[in-house]
Amino acid sequence: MTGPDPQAKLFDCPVLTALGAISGKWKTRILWLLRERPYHFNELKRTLPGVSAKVLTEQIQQLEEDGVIIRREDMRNGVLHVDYRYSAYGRTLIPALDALGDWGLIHAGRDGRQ
Amino acid sequence: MTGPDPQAKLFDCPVLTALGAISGKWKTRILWLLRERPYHFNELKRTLPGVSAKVLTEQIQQLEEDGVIIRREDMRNGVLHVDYRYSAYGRTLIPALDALGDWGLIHAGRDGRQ
DNA sequence: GCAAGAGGTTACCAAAAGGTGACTGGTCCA
DNA sequence: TGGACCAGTCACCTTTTGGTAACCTCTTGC
Repeated sequence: MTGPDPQAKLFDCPVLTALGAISGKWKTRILWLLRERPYHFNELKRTLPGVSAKVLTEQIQQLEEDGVIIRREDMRNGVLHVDYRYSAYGRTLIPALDALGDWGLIHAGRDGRQ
Repeated sequence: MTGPDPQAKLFDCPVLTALGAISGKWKTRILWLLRERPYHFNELKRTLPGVSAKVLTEQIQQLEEDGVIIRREDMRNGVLHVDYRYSAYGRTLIPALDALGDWGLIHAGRDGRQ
């Protein structure tokens, strides 16, 4: 994506495609937490106060459908344990999240107009 | 934004701050068009088929409030002409949009899982 | 044998985002 | 003098997103 090419990228706007995968009240926070390590479902729920099981399930499933994160089950002594982690593909999203985050930090700290 | 620091960036998630400024059905397309040159209101409306005057007005005003674009009026022989263009501050958003767009292109073309 | 924690699902409701169609006030052109 | 273009506004409606509370199955620990 170097030079503008309005006709092609106007309706199938690639930025909008990417936004579709990451927009949602909790998705960026989930992706932020998963940078460090995998999380279990209830662990995410506890770590993100205010999120309901319903919405958390939805956002996780959407991230999974987009291939960004992976759901992994393991049966440790009979108990089902699920964890979520980045896929290799999902990690390719991190530079874009960093770029957004850098700008977001500046934007949050701006008061007057520039 | 280099190493994760979950506690600080979880609730004031900078990525979410940035998303707040660019999410909207038409904002990324407006920002795409404005890369090339300033646009008039009705020119944007014509170039983005499907957008209504109401929603276009809203999205433009939000971009303006966030300081990303600038509204400029000029009275050419009595007729009001308005155009919208990036602010210098708004142009600092372009690298992040490029990063998102690059990923979005890959994401749009992916079929199976990776 | 019953609560507590794991990992959810379901029905229902509220708020936000986006769309429709009518209308405004100004100017230019035929 | 009336239609078209400029740049919007307004009331109303639909769709999408997020939230609440109840419920479910399974297993461990008391």
